Amino acid sequence: MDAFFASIELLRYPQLKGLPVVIGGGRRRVDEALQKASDVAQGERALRFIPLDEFPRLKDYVGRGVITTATYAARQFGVGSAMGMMKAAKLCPDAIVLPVDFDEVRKYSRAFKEAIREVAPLVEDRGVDEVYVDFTDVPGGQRDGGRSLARLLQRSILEKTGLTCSIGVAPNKLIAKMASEFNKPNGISIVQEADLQTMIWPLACRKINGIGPKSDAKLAALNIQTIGELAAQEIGRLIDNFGQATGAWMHDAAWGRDTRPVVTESEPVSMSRETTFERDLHAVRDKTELGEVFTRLCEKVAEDLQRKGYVGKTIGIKLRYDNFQSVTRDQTLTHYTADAKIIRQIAGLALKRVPLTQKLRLLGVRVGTLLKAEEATLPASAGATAEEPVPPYMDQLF
DNA sequence: TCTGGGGTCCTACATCGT
DNA sequence: TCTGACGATGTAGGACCC
Repeated sequence: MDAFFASIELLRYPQLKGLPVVIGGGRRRVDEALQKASDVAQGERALRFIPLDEFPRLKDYVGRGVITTATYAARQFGVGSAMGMMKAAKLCPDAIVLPVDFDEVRKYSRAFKEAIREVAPLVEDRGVDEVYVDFTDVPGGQRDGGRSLARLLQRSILEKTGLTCSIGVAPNKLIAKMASEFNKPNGISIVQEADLQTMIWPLACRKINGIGPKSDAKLAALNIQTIGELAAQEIGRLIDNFGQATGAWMHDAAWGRDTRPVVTESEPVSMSRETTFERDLHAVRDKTELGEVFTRLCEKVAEDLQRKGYVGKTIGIKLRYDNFQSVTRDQTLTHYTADAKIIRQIAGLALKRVPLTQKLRLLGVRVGTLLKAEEATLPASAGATAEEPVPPYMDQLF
């Protein structure tokens, strides 16, 4: 074996260890509940000022939202990430609800990744709390099956952030990710090629990164429950049921085959903003409110693009009806833009192509086909406003 | 009282030019 | 001139991930 990869998962908020705490829900809603108890501060920073028992309990939480994360003490009750607040409240009514402070999370995330890069520079970003690391050329990376380097990383992360993490070391990213789940929250797991049958095959197919609830249900219907059972399938049967690419990929995954490299740099493909309303809105009866939200979303996307130095030319909208059905509409321009007014204008046209008789619970705006701003030639009308005459390329749309 | 927000990637299908 | 194959591109939807 010549390469080692590690998947590292951060344990958030270890200072809450032992207490049933969930983090999530609507930021505003938690803050509102918090304001009733104290007007000192908002967000996670409030932890420093406000006693924990003054935060709302799950049973007192009213409204929409899902849980971002939960402490292990809360997970004992069956509460977990992505669970609706209402359902969680039934399982653990006395859990403390804290708001998410994304700025704080990003700060820790950066520190966590910097701590790793100082030791092992080839790092692939997989979100705020996960990375893949290529151990191959790190001095001592192969020692003790990778365990020495993993320990070093854990120590360094703890020193720089006060956070613990779990690490999986394996010959590729696929297995490393699974391995990192073995020994949570602060463990190290080494899985080698020879361990496939004993450590990986007994696991449920769902443990494969890329097999979600839909594929899992479909596999179950084919009487395939474990990764070992998946590996035993004729590849043709998987291709028949899941299509060429997915079928072949599943077969490879079950056999622990994964040749994807650790990718240290990537460009964003799209940027979007979306929001779920406090209550479902009707296109006609709530026209004003909807229009304001829509414009704000466009402005935010434009801000994001400008701040990060990108322009895009595919403008899209997404909406979710009260029955949770979603629809999207896209429109591609001939020129790139990052202008809020133009985005609003094109997104408005896209919105007109969608039936609006049913109530809406979510509205989103997306800009795709991105390009670095300095690489794009902007049209003369780049600064045009919605009130101004239609830009020249608009006549291509209708 | 279900089900966030920000992304990526894949698939299917329509359209268009060659 | 008509027809079909094929690739490129755009669009819509859906699965999945953190």
